[in-house]
Amino acid sequence: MTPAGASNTPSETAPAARLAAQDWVDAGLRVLANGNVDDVRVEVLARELKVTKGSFYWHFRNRQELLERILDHWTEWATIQITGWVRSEGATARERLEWLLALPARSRPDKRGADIELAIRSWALRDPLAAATVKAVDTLRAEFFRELLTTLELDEAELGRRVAIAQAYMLGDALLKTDRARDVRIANARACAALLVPE
Amino acid sequence: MTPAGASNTPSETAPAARLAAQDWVDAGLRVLANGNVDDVRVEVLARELKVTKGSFYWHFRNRQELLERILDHWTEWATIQITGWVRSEGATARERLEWLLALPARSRPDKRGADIELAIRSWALRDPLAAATVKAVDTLRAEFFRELLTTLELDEAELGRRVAIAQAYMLGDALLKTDRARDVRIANARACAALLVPE
DNA sequence: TCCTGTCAATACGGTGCCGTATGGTCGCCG
DNA sequence: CGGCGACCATACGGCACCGTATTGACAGGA
Repeated sequence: MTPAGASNTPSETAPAARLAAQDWVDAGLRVLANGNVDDVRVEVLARELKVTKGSFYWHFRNRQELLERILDHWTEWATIQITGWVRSEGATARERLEWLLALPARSRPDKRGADIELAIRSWALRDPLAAATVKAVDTLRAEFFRELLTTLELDEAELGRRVAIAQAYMLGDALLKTDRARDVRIANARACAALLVPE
Repeated sequence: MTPAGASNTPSETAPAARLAAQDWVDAGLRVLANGNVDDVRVEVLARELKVTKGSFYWHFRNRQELLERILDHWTEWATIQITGWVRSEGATARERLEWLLALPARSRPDKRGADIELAIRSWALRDPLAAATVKAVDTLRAEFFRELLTTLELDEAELGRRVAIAQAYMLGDALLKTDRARDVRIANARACAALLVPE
């Protein structure tokens, strides 16, 4: 995934003798996770990476190019990996749905997946490219839910409704800010899966 | 709701001879709805309101004070109004839940309720005050869902789960970017309500 | 060893915004 | 009609950032 010659992994905030473009993307995602797209500024990232922006403008044409790379990277993370992952599990539809709906609750807090997702969705309010990215991701995820639920024998309309409910639940649970404990949220996901695929 | 002496309503982007503090709050919410909190800058709002920032700094101590007023205003909008509203309806729990879950789908597109909600949640990634506001709103909404579902005879754990599912569904549906038609989304809400309060 | 390509530091002009200071205009009330 | 208070305009200093230009450091191959 990293570009050419990435035998080293500079590991976060280390001095990191030499940087690759991916290091700037990662730093951008870190900043994005506790703020918004306006916080990912090249001089800020440069300070965080302990270099100056002279480095940045060697790796990227301008700030916009970094932002586009960030969107690309997130698209990959938000779709391909997850779908391939769960699809490979050999389990019932109910079990796979439970697992999927509980993903936000299970994810390590330091991964910041929900925060990045939130920041990018907010970004999409302004930027057409971000909006297209979010829309593509949502559409792909819906197709995946549909594939997962299609093993049940449901008419088309009912299938569409359950897909929508599952997807909305997953997104809403990821973004909610109540302080439900981790295992409570996992139990909620199980309950939601039970409602959606009964018996 | 508007402060003293609000006999006139300058109505959006009109020249608006004289402004009240609330006009700045409204302008801030408009800008917030197609961007993020970093877009609500006093000189930008001043241009939009066709005045200079000399006006702003008469109504507010600084930008931070405006932001706090925006959060207050949104809190009121996002909780008190809705709860009082639906609570006054005389209908079954199922009907009231249907109505509530369909609110995001029904809302006028020009109201931008979902966009503002998204922008504020993103804002909460950085600002502790915004985070506290969102958390308070989510907690209040959860209590309201609980009150609504408490007419059913469920044990405490199951009640909590259905509250969480309803709330997550509602938030997720509001924020999703698939292009489901309006009436499809309403039907989805009905289906979700049917799953949550059966019979 | 020198040379070339890769990556980074430094310095600069330009822009947009914050907050302050100070003055201007208008309505209203005595 | 004079003055006071509410509301707004203008002008300024300061800061943070973008993007460019130029130079510097350092490695590996010829």
